[in-house]
Amino acid sequence: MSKDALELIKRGIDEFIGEQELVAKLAKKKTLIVKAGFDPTAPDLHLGHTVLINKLKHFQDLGHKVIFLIGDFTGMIGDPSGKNKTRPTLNSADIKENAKTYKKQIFKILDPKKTEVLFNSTWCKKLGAEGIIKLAANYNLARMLEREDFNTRYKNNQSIAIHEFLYPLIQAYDSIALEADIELGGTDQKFNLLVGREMQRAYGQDPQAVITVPILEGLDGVKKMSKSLGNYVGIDEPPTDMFGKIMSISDELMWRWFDLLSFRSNKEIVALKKDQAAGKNPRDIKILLAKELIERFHSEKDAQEAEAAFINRFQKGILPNDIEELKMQIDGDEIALPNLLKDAEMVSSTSEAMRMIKQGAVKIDDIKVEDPQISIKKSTKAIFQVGKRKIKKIDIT
RNA sequence: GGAGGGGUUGGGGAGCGGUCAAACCCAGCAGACUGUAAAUCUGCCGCCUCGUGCUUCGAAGGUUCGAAUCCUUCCUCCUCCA
Repeated sequence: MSKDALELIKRGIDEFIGEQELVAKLAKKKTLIVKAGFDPTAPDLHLGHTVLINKLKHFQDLGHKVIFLIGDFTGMIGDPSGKNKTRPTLNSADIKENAKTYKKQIFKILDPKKTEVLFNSTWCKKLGAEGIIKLAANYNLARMLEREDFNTRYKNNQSIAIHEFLYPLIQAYDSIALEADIELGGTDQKFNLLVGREMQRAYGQDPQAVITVPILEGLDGVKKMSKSLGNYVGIDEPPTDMFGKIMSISDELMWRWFDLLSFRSNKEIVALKKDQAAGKNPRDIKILLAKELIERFHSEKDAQEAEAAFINRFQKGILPNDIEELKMQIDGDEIALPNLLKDAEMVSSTSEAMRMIKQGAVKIDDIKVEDPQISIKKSTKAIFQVGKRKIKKIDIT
């Protein structure tokens, strides 16, 4: 691996364990097996996932073999972290479906020809009870309790189910089965990745190198990006939604996202920071980030259109021209506005609609509604707005 | 197996017979200000037919003029002892 290559690999990562061994190995072996595991239950990839996937891409570009591993075996067993909600057990049809969705999404970044998508049930099913016991014999409780979350739970007398100890071991077994040379994961995965190293040693293999990548903060700038927290930008989202979401992040978070998500060189990013310090509106720098990401997941044209729509909508205050149109049939001659808004799914209840109107958030054809009791007559066709974001053209018949 | 402590509106957490749709904090939403940024300020934050309306405080019964608050049973979570 050349110096440049090594620098690319190390950019934006959190930790690189076993770097020396890996460099030495490269002298003998040209193609590395690079592995990263994914949960079979969450096929909706968001920008947070792409930090890791981008890193896989780097390896791929350097000619190494990337294995995108779907943890369907563990997925079939159920929830590892005991977070009270039992995850639905996935059947093989679901898993196949999820895998398809994964592929569709990851191939926006990775090269399909150089990527192998595998399922760990392939080898884990063959393991059997005997294999699992044999596997478990190679690790011990004291080491297991070094993991922070196990440790605190143990100290606090909180329950730890035995099978939770099995997950790191099975993940390690994946590395053994694949003879992985390197495994990538988020910083929260560090322990599991390290177990992989030790277990490979126990099975007579060279231990894998481990690279951890930082966890990306979500739209709120504090919590990690996740679907369940709703603070994510999905890579499959429409360009305008992406644009809007990215523009809404704080200036501080913008730089974090530049570091972790942008493909711009460090030099360019430093230059942008200087621009801001020199008085350039951070909004315009944020636009660059939004466009870059939309180009990556959609196209250059989409990025430009999204930008134009954004500027028209929010800088010039022009209503967008692609407003969702809705035809609604009503029974009588008129319908109360709160009911209309609820039926049009612009608010979740008539109570909420009442509140919105009272707070001056509702507009009809750009005119603020003052009276919460008004009714809308049949055969009205108008543009209804609730707040800044929800706009629908409704045709009442 | 025994002893004890909990389950309250998205999360945390008050309330322990009426003044409770239920304090307070967080999250969220809307408005103002802006760069649809952050920060800040204001308001909202169960449902509807918007009224001295209706349904909520793990579930079901009961006591009472009146129950989130008391009693009974059940479900469930946790702690300690074995």
